[in-house]
Amino acid sequence: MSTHRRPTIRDVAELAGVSMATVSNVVHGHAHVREGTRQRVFDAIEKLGYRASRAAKSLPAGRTFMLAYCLPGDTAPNSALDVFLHQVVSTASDADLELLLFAQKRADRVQPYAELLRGGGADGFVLSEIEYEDKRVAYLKERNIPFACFGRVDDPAVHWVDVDGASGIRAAVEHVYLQGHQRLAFVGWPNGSPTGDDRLLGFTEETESLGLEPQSVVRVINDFDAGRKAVPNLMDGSDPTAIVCVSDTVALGVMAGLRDIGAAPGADVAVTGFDDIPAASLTAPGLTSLRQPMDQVGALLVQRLVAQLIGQSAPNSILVQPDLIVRESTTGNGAASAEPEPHTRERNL
Amino acid sequence: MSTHRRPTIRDVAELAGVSMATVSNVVHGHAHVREGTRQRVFDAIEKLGYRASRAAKSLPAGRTFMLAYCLPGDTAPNSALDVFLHQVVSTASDADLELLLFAQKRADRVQPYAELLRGGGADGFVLSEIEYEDKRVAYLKERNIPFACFGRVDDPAVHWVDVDGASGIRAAVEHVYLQGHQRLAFVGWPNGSPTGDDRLLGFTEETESLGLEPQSVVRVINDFDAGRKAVPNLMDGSDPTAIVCVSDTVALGVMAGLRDIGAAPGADVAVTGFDDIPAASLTAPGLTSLRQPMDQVGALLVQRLVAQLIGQSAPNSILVQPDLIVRESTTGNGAASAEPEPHTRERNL
DNA sequence: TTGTATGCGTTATCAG
DNA sequence: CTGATAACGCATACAA
Repeated sequence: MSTHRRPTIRDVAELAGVSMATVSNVVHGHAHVREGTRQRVFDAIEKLGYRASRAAKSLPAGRTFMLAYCLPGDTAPNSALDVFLHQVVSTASDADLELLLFAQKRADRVQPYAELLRGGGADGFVLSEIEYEDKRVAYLKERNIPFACFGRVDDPAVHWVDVDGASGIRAAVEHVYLQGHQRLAFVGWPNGSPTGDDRLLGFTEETESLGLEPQSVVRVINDFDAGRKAVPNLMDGSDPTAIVCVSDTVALGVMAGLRDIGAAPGADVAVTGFDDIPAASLTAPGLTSLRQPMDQVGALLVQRLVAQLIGQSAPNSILVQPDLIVRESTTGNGAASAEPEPHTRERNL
Repeated sequence: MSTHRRPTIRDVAELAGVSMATVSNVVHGHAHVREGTRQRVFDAIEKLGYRASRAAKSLPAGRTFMLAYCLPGDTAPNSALDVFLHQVVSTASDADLELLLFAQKRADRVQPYAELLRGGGADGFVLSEIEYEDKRVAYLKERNIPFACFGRVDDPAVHWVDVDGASGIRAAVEHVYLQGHQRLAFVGWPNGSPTGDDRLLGFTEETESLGLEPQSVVRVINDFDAGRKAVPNLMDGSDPTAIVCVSDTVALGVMAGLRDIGAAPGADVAVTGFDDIPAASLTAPGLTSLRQPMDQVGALLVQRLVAQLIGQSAPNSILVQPDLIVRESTTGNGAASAEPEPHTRERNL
C-alpha cells in the first residue's frame, strides 16, 4: 500500500518505554544500560525494524558514512571494474560504509571531486588511474581529505595500493626464457604512463638479469590494431621468438599481426599479455597473461581508507603481485590442439 | 592545511546581509526576491563556494537525492557494466541525483534492498538481471518505492527498459540466411532465463518466417567450454552451416569446438554471438554479434526513474534495438586474411 | 519582499 | 543508570 513511514528512534523509545537517549545508548553501547531495559530496547528495534537514518546521523556527526569513487573516464571498456567495484563495495559495507559513484564530465579531473565535496561529499575517496603528478592527489591532500589510490604515488604520506607490474613482466620473461626463448621483444605503451613504464622496467631488468642482449622494444597505444601493426616492425631485424606485451589488448593484436605474416602465435612465436581480460581465455590459442588480483586491491584500498578514517596508522603503500596464467600462446600446444587440421578451404579472398 | 569548514547557508546569509530564508529562496527560486538582493546572494554563494549539504537537505525533505544500484552478484565479469554505470551516473547527475552502489552478500536478492532502505535508503532503484517473478520487483512495488528495471517485467505498472533480444537474433538469422545459409542451429541457455528465452524466440520465429525447416537447438550454460562441447552434438545429424548463439561467450566456445573437429569458423561454418563483448573483436576471425546499446539503456532507466520521482507520467516500458555488428565469423574472409598460410609447423604435440 | 521560528532524526552533554 | 535538551544545516510556514 502506501509507503510506511520509517520508524524513528522516538518510535523505538516509546515502544520500549524509555527515552530516545537510552535507545541511542543501547545501540552504540555507550553508557551502561541495565540488562532489562537493554533487552526491551532491542526487542523494540527488532519489532519495528529500526535502523538509524543515514541523513540524520550525518548531520551532527559531520560525516556522511559514505566513500566515493569516480568512474574512469574515456578509457576502454574495463571488465576488471566489475570485480573491483564489488570488492570495494563489500569491504566498505563491512565497515558500515556505503559507496557513492560519480563521474567526470569534462576533461578536468579535479572538478567532480570539488563538486561532490561542496555538496556534502563523502568521508573518503578511492582513486584509480593514477597518473604522474596527479592533480586529484594534490587537491585532496591539500584539504586533508582521506583517500587511497589504486596506483603508486611518489609521496610517502599518501596511501596507495598497486599491482607490481614490473614483477609480473619479469615472471613472464622468465617463463618464456625457460621455454627456451632467447630473442624477446617488448611491445609497450607510449612513455608517460606509470603502469606502462613500470611494466617496461620489468622487461628491461629481467632480460638484463638473465644476461640477454638488449632486446627490441616498440611502443604503441593500447589498441588491438596498434598491436597488430607493430608486428612487421618487430620482425624486421632481430626476429624475436617471443613477444612480451604490456597488455592483453595489445597482445591479441600482436597475435593477429603474426598471423598476417604467416606465423602461428603460440607455435612459431610465443606471446604474453597482461591483465588477463576475458578475451585472453576466449581465444585460440589462449593467451598467457598476468592476472591482477583486483579483489585484493579493492579490499586493501578500502581498508587503508578506513584506517585513516578511524585514525589508525597502517602501512601507506602496498604492492600486490599479479599471477602468471600460462596458456597456449607460450606453450604452443593450444594452437595445435585447437586447429588439428590446416585451413585449406578459404572463401572470399 | 586543515579542512576548511564547509560554508553553510548562514555564512552566505551573513555575507550577503540577508536572512537564511532569503538565501534559500534565491537558490530555489521560490518566492520573488528583489533583483538587488538576489544578486548579492548569488555573489556571496559564488565567493564562498556554497552548496547545500546533502545530509541537511535530506532531513526535512524526507528524500536522499540519491539513486541506488545493486551490483550483479556472481555473474561473469561484465565489461558492459562499465558503460552502463557511466551512463546511469551521468544521467542521474543531470537530475542532481547521485548514485549509491551496493551489493548482495548472500543468496537473498531482496535483503540488501531492505537493509539499505532501513538505513535511510535512496529515492529510487535501478534494477538489472531481472528474473521471472522477481522478488525485488514485488518487494519494491509493494512498498511504493520508485524503481526501474533493466529487463522486462510482466506487469504494466512497472517501469522497464530492455534490449529486444528476439529482434536481434532475427537480424542475425536473416543475415546468415542472406549469406546463403539454410541449415542453421541455435545454441541457447537453459530454459528459465527471460533473456535467453527471448533470444531463442527470435530464432524460432525468424527461421519459421523464412520458411526453413525446424532447426536444431541445444542449450548450454553461459560458458566457453559449454559452447565448445556443444559442437559435436550439433554436427551430429543435421550438419548446420551456420550456428547462431545466445551469447558471445558461448559463440567463442563454439568457434573453438568447430576447430576441434577440423572446421574453420567463418569459412566452413558461420557463427554469430550476442552482446558484442570486447573479445568478439579481439579474435580472428572476428565474431559477428549484436551490440546492446548499454548507454541508451542506462539513460532511459534513469529517465524513467526520475519521471516517477517528480510524478510525471511517461511510457512504462521501452524496448531498444541491438545493432548487428558483422565480422568475419559470418563472412568468411576474416579467417582467411588473418591466416594467409596454413599452419604447418607445430610444436609440442 | 524579507525575516523568524520550527521541525526533520540523531547524537552528545549534562542533570537527575 | 536514565532522561531532558541543544545542536547539526536546511526548508518552509508564517509573520512582519
